[in-house]
Amino acid sequence: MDFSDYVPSVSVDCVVFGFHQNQLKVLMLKLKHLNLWALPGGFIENNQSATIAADKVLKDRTGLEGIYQQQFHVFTDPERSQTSHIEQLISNDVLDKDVLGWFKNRFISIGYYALVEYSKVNKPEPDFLSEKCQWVSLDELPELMLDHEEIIKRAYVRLNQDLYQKPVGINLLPEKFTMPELQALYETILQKKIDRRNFRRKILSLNIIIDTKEKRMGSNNRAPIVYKFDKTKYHQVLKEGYHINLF
Amino acid sequence: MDFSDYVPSVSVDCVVFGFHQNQLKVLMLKLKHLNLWALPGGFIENNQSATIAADKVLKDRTGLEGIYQQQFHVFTDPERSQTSHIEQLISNDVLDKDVLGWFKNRFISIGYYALVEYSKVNKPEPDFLSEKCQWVSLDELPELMLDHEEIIKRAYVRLNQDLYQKPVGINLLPEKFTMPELQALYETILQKKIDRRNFRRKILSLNIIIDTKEKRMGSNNRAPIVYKFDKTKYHQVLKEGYHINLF
DNA sequence: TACTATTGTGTAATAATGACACAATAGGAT
DNA sequence: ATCCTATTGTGTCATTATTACACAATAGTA
Repeated sequence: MDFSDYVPSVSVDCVVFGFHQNQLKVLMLKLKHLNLWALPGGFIENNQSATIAADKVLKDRTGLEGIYQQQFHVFTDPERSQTSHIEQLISNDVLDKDVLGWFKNRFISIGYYALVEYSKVNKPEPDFLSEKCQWVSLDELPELMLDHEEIIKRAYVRLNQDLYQKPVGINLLPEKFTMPELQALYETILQKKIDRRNFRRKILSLNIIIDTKEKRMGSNNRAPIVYKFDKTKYHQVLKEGYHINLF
Repeated sequence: MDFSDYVPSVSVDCVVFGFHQNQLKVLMLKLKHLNLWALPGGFIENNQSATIAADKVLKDRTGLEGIYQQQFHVFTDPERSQTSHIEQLISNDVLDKDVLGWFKNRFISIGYYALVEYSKVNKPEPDFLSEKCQWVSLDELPELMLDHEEIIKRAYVRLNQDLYQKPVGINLLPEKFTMPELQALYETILQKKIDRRNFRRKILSLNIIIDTKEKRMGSNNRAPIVYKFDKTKYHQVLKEGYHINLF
C-alpha cells in the first residue's frame, strides 16, 4: 500500500446524512473484525483539492456522483490522532504492518457533511479497512473510532444552523414528495414539532416548490398533493440564502 | 531556520478585523522589499491544535491574548501553493535559500477570522517575512500574496452571515460605546443603512447591552447615552445564537 | 438666548407569526 | 351506496414584529 501520492498530515472525513422512516441517518463503516465504526474518509492526492477528495470518498461509498457536500469544520486536536485501531487491524492481518508508518503521523481532518437521497444509495461500499458500510440512526450511534462522534455532532449542529439560512430538501428527499414528508424532514432535523398549517404557509411563501397536480394515493385518508422543487428558484435561494430578518 | 517542528502541508491564516472611522479594517503584512501584502499566518507545531497556532499568530502580531477567533474555511486548491514571492524574498537576501524546500511543499491553509478592538492594537508587529504590519481598509486592499484576497472575501462573507446568528459588538467595540457607534458598526458590516429608531429597538430587545447612565459629551448636539455589554447575557446569546425565526 | 446637529422617544400602518377550526377526500368497513 | 376513519387542504383571528415615519430633548456654539 502506497501513500506517497497523498498530502501528508491531512485527511478528509464525510458525514453523509440520509433521511428514512422519519429518522436522520448517517452512513458508517464497520471496521473489519472489530466492534468499532468509522466515518467514510480518505486522503488528498497531491494534485487534488479537498473537495475533489471528498467527492471521491462519496462516490466510492455510495456509487453516486455530484452529491451535495459542505465543508463544516477542521479537526486539529493533536490528541485526535491515535493508532490503536490500526494496530488492531494489523494484528488481525487486515492490514500489512508497513502501513503503520503512515498512520503514525498526526492527521488534521477536514470535515464535510453531505446530503443524499437515502433511496438512491443502493449498495453502500466498505473501504479497505471495513467490512460493512451501512446507514445508522443518528440517535443510535455505535462505538466510533477516534473523534468521529464529535465530528458527527458538529456536522449535525452545522446542518441545523444551515437550515435557517438555506433550503436542504432537494438533496434529502426524492424528486417528488408531499408536504407532510417535507415537514417530517424539517421536524426531524430541527427536533421540534411544527404546526402543519403554518409550515405549509411558510414553505409555499419561499416559492421553491411546485404543485405537480398529482396526488400521492394509497393511504386510507385524503391524498396529499405531490410537489417537486423548482430547481431554478431553489438554487437561487440557496445561493442568496434566506435573508431571515435582523434588519 | 528550522521547520521540522511543524506539521507538514498545513498552515494557518488569520483575517483580523478591526473597526475604525466607520470602516472595517484588516490587519495586513507588507513583504520585505516587495510591493506585495499578506495575511498574518503561520504553521502548526507538532503538539499544537490549529486554534492554539492561530492564537499565537494573533498574539505575535497584535500583542493581545484571547482574541476572538472563528475558523471559517479551509483553502485546499492545489494551485494555491506558489513560491514566487518566497523566491523573490530569497533573491533579495531576506530569506536564506534553504527555506525554499519547506515552502516548495503544497500547503492547505486553515482560515480564521478574528475580531479585535482596533484601539487595543498599539503596535502591530511584522513577522520574519515582512517589514510592516498595519491596518488596511477592506475596500482598499493592495495587491495580495497567493489567494489571500479570496481568503479575506470569504472571511467577510462569513462574518456577515454570523452577524445574523450571533452578536459581534463586544469584540470590535471599546468597552463603552454609544448606540450610534454600534449602529455604524452594523451598517458597515452589513453594508446597508438601518433606521436609527428601529435599530435601537431591536438591539435593546436582545437585552445584551446596559445603560451606564453616562453620556458621551464633547459634540455640539445631544449627548448620546453610553452603553456597555452585559457580558453574562452577551455570552449566553452568543452560545445559543439568535434563534431567528423560521418556525 | 437662539441656533445647529444629532439623539431619545413614540406611534400608526403593514406584515409575519402562532394558535386555532372546519371542510375535503382516499380507502376501508358496513 | 353509505358511513367511518385518518389525514390533508384551506381559512381566520389575535398577537407580535417590522417598517416608516414625526417630534421633543439637549450639548455645544454663535
